[in-house]
Amino acid sequence: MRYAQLYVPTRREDPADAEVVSHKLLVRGGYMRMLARGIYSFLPLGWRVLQKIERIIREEMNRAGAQEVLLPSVQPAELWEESGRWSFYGPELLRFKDRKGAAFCYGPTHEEVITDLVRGDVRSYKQLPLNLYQIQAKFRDEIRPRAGLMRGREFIMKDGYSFDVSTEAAHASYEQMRQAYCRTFDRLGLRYRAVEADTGNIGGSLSHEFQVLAHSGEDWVTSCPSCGYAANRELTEVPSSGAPVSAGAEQAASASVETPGQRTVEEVTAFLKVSAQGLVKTVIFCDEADAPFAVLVRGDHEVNEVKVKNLLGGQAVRLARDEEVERLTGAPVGFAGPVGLACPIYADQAVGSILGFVVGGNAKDVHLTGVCHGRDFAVTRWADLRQVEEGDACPRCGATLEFYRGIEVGHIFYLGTKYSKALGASFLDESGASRAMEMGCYGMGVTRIMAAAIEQNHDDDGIVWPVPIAPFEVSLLTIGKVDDALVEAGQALHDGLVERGVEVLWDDREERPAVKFKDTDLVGVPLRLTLGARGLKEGKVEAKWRWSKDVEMIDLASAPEVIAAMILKARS
RNA sequence: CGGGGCGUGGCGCAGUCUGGUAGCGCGCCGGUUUUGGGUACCGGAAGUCGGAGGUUCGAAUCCUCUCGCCCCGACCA
Repeated sequence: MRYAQLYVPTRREDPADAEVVSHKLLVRGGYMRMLARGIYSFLPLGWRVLQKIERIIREEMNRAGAQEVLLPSVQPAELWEESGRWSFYGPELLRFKDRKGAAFCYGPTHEEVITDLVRGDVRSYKQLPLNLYQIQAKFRDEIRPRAGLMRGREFIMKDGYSFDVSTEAAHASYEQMRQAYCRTFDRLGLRYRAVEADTGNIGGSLSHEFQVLAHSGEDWVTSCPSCGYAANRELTEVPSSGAPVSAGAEQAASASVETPGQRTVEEVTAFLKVSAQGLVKTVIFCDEADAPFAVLVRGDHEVNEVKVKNLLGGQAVRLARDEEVERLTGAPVGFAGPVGLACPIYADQAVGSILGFVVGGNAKDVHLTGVCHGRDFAVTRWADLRQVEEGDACPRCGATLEFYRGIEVGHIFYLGTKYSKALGASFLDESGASRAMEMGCYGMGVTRIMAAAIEQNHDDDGIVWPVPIAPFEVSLLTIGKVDDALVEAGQALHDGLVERGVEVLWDDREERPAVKFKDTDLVGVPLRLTLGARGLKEGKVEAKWRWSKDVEMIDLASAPEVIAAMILKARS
């Protein structure tokens, strides 16, 4: 491909509306342009990268036994009413009406459509298992799209769904997909972790996220260097600290102390001259029915809301509002405590191993010291409810966990029969009994992968693409005075590489060398070939990898073979 | 939706407080020059100052309304 013929409008300056590096570089490098917030056009370079990502995904999905389909983006409301999600999904679902006034939505995900498809044609256990996927633009009217492709409203996603006869078979399908995902991200050339994850809104009970490691990631993941345990931070278990100790007769009775204006853990511990480990935080939440309850964690720990939610059977929980706290405790926020509190009290296990601690007094400017659980108040349930912290041990093997920032590029779920039951997707088993299909669903964000790859692979000069997803593998710069000899040599090298299946972008423009160097660095092509008058005289072409400082001089005569071999090696 | 910021040639910005003939850099077009890290010079094209309404002799600038974009919080591939 000749650069002069390619539509690559690069820019010198960062776009004013971009904050994150992938957004800036995708715009500057001529990969994409914004049409509306969270909605982007992909230019030739961007589309090439996306197609490369898609090809790898397709190959791995097909290899794992999944079959590609294409489902409609526009979906009738009735189907969503059947699953119960028409009212549940909220304003994120883009809804509209056709000319007859019938309600439709633009698909944010396709559980309904795929289940509807399968229920119509699959009747027998002999037709299962079935694993179908598609790659397509989704639309989610996000509250706050941001960071370019990292959270767009329209985005390209690979979504897949499996249908099985039993839980065991569904788990096998799930495992197959988990492995296919690992192979996919390996091939994409990304550093990532597959981590245990919360199942969120989609439901189900088994789930992994695939997190590309990058400093700019929004998620925290933990990973054990010793046994391989890895989880989203919000799901990372804290090792059990044993049964709660109980207060003996020697324990001094609790006492009330004046703590005027001291609300936070820092203020109270400093005021009373106790350590944060000697204080217990009482955090008031409300459940789905707006009924309040208290969560107790040690002063130096943080409550993990996901763990609290899961303790209550997965129902939505929220922090109580100030007036709700005041109504329950009879005191302003900052003085809540478990003693005499008329609501369920859930305590983190770490609270069980301390006695004689400080808590709020449920009265303005009052705290209690020397408080003991069991004696001074009853704990409704003990559980692991706190957030893991750096330095915490692996829940499986006890080694110290590592913490990383991650970008979620894939998420797989075991769904069970949630959708098959709601939509009546059933089959007849060997005994002739009708049973609901066991489902799994598997998402992968194609456009987000492109952004995440850049977040992970860039420098001050631009993008540094992993070879498997680079828009071109080689950029050939012919520099110096444009004359017949140079053009001829450039053409020969270009053609020789193309014949050998190498993707070459030949910068044949009449530009100064510096301009070409800047552009190829910005665009991020992995291997740069520089052919100038000097080299031409000596019969050499210079080769340099984008991520390296070293240059190599290659004989022009053998250059096509040598360079094709270099690229072949770099592809895997 | 709440809080903060911003809309001025294609891009990045100044001008707005204190109303008075629309400016700079980059890019673009023509020419000369230069040719290993965005070269230099000359000449040129290009803007209803986001939109609507108002105040005024006069509005990019003041007032009202409105649309769009970015950042911070509740979401997720």
